[in-house]
Amino acid sequence: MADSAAMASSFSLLTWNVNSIRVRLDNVLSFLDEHQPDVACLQETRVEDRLFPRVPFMELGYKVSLNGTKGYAGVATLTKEEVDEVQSGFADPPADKHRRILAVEVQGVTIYNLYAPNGTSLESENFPYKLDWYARLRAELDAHRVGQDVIVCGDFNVIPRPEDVWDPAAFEEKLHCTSAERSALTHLTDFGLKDCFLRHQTGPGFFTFFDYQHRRWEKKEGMRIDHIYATPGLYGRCRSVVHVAEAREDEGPSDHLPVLGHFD
DNA sequence: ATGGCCAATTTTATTGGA
Repeated sequence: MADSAAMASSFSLLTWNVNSIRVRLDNVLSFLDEHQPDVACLQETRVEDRLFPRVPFMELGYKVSLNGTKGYAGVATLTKEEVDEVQSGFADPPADKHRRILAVEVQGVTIYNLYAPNGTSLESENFPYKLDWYARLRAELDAHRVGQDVIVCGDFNVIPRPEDVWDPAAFEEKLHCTSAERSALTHLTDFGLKDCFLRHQTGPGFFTFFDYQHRRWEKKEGMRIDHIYATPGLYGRCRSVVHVAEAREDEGPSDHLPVLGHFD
């Protein structure tokens, strides 16, 4: 990505729920140093912007864009190239009550970094908030992003298909798998976004999240909730999406795997 | 008892994650 047309040539993009950037700093830095993604979208940074450890990322050659707050949620987007436009939160009022969205434009591509609401439980007030959050995001794309090259990536907190969780029967109509959540995700992606992972692998057993509890990693009992979606032109250029399992073997890992996409 | 979580803040409990 050396010239102004760089995004027209190959690039790589990472999305990773790091579960605290301060605790995970060494893990993330070593990953970036090894893989050198052109764009890195991090979620659950869990720190206010003024305390974000910018310097070590700048030393690796990244521009740092932030939308974080104290204690929970928060997203950060690191780019090798200069960012032309930054949008924190939804484009239009009212502002989101959490820090879950950061959109940047790099080399003519609009990249949404998302940390979708979990929903907490089907009975929680956070559940309709989650559904509404998805609807607002679709409305925003309709209002502001028609005709653009768009990547929407991050922690979606929705399991798209039954085979994207280790025990489909047990998760039927449970949180992350309800018809309402899947409809919300489908409505969002019906904007014209395709799941880049499914371009390469449609079988069962590929997961991005493994709970710290119940030895889920050791038992390979996970769920696929971290995604890279792209508009058709970019989707057609996607040559691989990999869930980088090695990251879970490092000391003090996140409960999410890094998801690394390469585009020609 | 054949299984045990993790991180941040409100910190020696509580909250939220998924």
